[in-house]
Amino acid sequence: MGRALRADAERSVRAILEAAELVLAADPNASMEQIAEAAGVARTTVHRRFASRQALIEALAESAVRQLNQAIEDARPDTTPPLIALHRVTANVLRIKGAWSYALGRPTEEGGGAAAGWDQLGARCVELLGRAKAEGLLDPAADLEWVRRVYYALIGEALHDERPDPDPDALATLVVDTLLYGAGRRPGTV
Amino acid sequence: MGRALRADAERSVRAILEAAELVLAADPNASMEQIAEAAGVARTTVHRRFASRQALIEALAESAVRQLNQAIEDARPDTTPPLIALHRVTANVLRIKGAWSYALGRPTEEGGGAAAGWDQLGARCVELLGRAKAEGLLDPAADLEWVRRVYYALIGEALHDERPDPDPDALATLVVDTLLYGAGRRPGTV
DNA sequence: CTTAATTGCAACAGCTCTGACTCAGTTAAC
DNA sequence: GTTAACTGAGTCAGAGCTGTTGCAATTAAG
Repeated sequence: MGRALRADAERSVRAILEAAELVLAADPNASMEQIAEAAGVARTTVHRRFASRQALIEALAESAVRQLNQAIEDARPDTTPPLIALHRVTANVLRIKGAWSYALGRPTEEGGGAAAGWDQLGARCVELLGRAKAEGLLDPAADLEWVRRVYYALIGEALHDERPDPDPDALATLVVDTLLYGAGRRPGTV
Repeated sequence: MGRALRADAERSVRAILEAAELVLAADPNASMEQIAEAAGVARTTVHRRFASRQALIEALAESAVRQLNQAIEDARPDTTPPLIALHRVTANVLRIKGAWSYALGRPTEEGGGAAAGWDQLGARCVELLGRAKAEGLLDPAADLEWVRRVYYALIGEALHDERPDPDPDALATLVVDTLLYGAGRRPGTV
């Protein structure tokens, strides 16, 4: 890293990242020009801050993954009963992932900082699931890696939900509920 | 449609479609040149058979959706108990979707023939799920649209599975099992 | 065998994007 | 208030992709 950016430059960077998310989510092949325009910035400025298109996208991914990890940390999943933790984490993740769906929906580059963030995230997730299994919340025979991927997929699906009632907590409940019990007839039902 | 193609021309079309799936799955921005090369054909031939890049992609999607519908029809889901039908359909769909993951993983154009295929497919799926619900396999309170999307998502996840044992039937069982019961402790368990 | 379709090759025009550079004007920082 | 960073605008060269055309050679179809 070079020295710290001046305040206005930092504002530009943030604006560009947010604009990139917005524009690229609508069209993954959008040009730097379109991104610059959406950011309210000249195209040259984008190139000044990000060496290349790829660099911009990687920075975008890294920023988003950092926020995602932060959102999970905020839920303090390690000091809470698994079921509660699952709900909280899910709600937080839904919030972040809704805002950065493009950045978080891309396969990340091998060596980048984003990849490390994903690894950390995956580890935390599996740890939480492991605790859930240990406390009898999950089937003792469950394959945690599979459960984790199903969990991710459910979150992704929940984001595409288009109900009139976009209550994040309700969505989180739906996700966790589906993850735990599926769509089959519930134990308590006649 | 114009008149029927000559035999060699038809072979070309098929080769191009298969090559397009292969190449575009690896890189959605691959050029027509790369597709032509993979198909063992000159670039001009590709343009002769498909007016534009977009036309090629739409044709690809339509072809894949047609195959997918065929695969479902082969499972005769309407004349079989829902649970069996679910397994069979899942296994068939996994087979097709594995071979055409790019073509089937794209948002389809509004008016195209692929869109109609998707609608038909969705309708069949909901019908099958409805029968499953009626026979007590699903929670009576289940939102079939949500279940359908979860089902799609699970199939997509199962395709990314990288176990040493890629037995399609086992994968289908995993999908259906997860859809019905989730990852939580099973009713029969202590 | 005769005909018409099909193909490969080569070349061309047109377009869009990228990334770099300069320079004058603006703005934060100290 | 002085300085250094930052920005917008304009320009430029280079590259890649698309879609088209003409022509000669090959190949399926009747």
